[in-house]
Amino acid sequence: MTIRNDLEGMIEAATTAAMASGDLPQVPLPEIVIETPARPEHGDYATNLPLRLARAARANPLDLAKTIASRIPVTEMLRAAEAAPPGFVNFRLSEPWLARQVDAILAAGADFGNVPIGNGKRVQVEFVSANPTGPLTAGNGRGAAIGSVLASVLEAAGYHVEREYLVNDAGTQTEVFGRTLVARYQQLLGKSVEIPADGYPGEYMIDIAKRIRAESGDAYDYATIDEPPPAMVLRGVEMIVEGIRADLQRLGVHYDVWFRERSLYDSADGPSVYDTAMARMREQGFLVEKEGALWFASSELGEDKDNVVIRSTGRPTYFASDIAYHYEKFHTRGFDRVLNVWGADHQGHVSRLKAAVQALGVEPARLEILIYQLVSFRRGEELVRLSKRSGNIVLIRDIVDEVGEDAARFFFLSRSADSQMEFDLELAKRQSSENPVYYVQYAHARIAGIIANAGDRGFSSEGADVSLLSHPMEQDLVRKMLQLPELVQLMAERSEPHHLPHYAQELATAFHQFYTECRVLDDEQMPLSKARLRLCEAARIVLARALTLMGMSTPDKM
RNA sequence: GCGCUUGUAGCUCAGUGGAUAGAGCGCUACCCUGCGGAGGUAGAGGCCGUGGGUUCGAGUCCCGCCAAGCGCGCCA
Repeated sequence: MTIRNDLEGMIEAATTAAMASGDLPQVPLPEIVIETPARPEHGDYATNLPLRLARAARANPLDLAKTIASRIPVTEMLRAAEAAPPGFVNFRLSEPWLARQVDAILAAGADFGNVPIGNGKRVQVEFVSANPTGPLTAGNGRGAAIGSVLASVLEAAGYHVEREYLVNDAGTQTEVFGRTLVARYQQLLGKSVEIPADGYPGEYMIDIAKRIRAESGDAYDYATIDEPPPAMVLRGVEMIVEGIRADLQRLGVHYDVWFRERSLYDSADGPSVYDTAMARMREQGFLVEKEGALWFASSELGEDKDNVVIRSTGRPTYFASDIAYHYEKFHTRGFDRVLNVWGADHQGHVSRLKAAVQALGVEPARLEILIYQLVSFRRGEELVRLSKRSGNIVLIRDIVDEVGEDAARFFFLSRSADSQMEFDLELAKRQSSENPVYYVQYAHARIAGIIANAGDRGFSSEGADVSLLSHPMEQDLVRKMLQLPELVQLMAERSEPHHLPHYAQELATAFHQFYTECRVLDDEQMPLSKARLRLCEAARIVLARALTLMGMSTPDKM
């Protein structure tokens, strides 16, 4: 239960009671919005409910505010509720209560920040899912950071989360990959075979060919570009996937499931998922034949056009795979909620997939597709092109090498998914020692240092009386710490992980300010030292939680 | 041409329809005879792209325009 939720309940109770007693006109209750005022004199929280009620109630908003405020009880938590012009009710938290929350945070420990809004519902977060035709580019890093943190946030919000990577090992790109692989392989054998015009020119393909040659001897010497041996192609894909997995691991990203697109077509144990999904679409009358191809009649569901699912060649499109894949997610595995994190280049695919899911009998709201805008990279003035086909690509491992995994994650995370971001590699490298990530981690190291120092000097928080924590800096630090659960809720509800880095910075600032103003270890003031030491312990827990949610390390020394 | 997203300080970006628009970097001036100075304090710097509209109230919502990124039936 967050403070906001408590206040919301109190406001609603006060308002409805006032209406019942005739102190307020009986009008429909608008949504109760609780904001955090920008100015301290406006309290810790505020609601604009009186302003929202004024029109319907045909009353002066300030009068409404006074009526509501007078019915808000003072509690252990709440020191005062005050009406303020033009029609706010401002809430002030009780200082003793704030101080006591230090013990509450310590009791919660690593669970502090959790909110029980997910009710154990099963949500799948699918992210990155880049084609296994080459190493991950720097641009994939944004999806990796957003997806993995969103997954952590949803877990903290009480969902049962599964992280998934879709390995596209069945489509056209895989075929092109296979032909390129055979070409490189034959080149190793001294044959003058050109890689296909639409193939993958990167040097890594030569390495893959070499490794296959090394582990398979001459088994594939017969291979031709026209008919790449399936086992060889699969092995090549496997090697690429291993590389992708390693790159993601270096970024601190882990998955529960690596799902093979190919498995959708597996009919060894009865009808394939693909066949089942297509049959379902057909039964519902959403598949129509025209121009020699099979189309999903998405225009019947409000889309501006139909989409091909089976080409005139008889091969299914990627869209068909995706339909089958989402049938599998919802019907076979039964996720309550599915969250796909996609780059903006897939934007055009969003609404037709939602339509397809609807055609499969799934409420479209259960599928959320989070689009993040693409990242452009430059080195100083020079723009860097990002394409697996271009020679001049930046890989995610290059980024990690240059700025470190923590800084890379923090940087990718701190922009909202909607905003295009520009990543200047030179700048990132040059400023790395002054990157906000170090500011935040330094705060954690500083706390750890104090706590270690306390142990060495015989200080202990044992038997601390946290009610001594009445200094404004102490109180502000606690206030900031208490925002984490609310932030987790907000991020889970809106799928906006980018608030976390900003929060972490604010929390670090609150600690640094406290540290500057308040000496923790003081032989002359033992009781206060104990209380402040305990405050440090709580601050460490909250800062560590914020860092951990972001997938960053929590250094004790730097 | 159509669709999605974006335009806020010199730069990179936050900002739940509310009260005097914020942070980091950069710039200027300060603060260590005390626990980690990778820190703290203060300051300069804004017609929130632009023109209308809705509203008691708009950086935030709606419409037009300008600009940028991405996409636009059998690539993924």
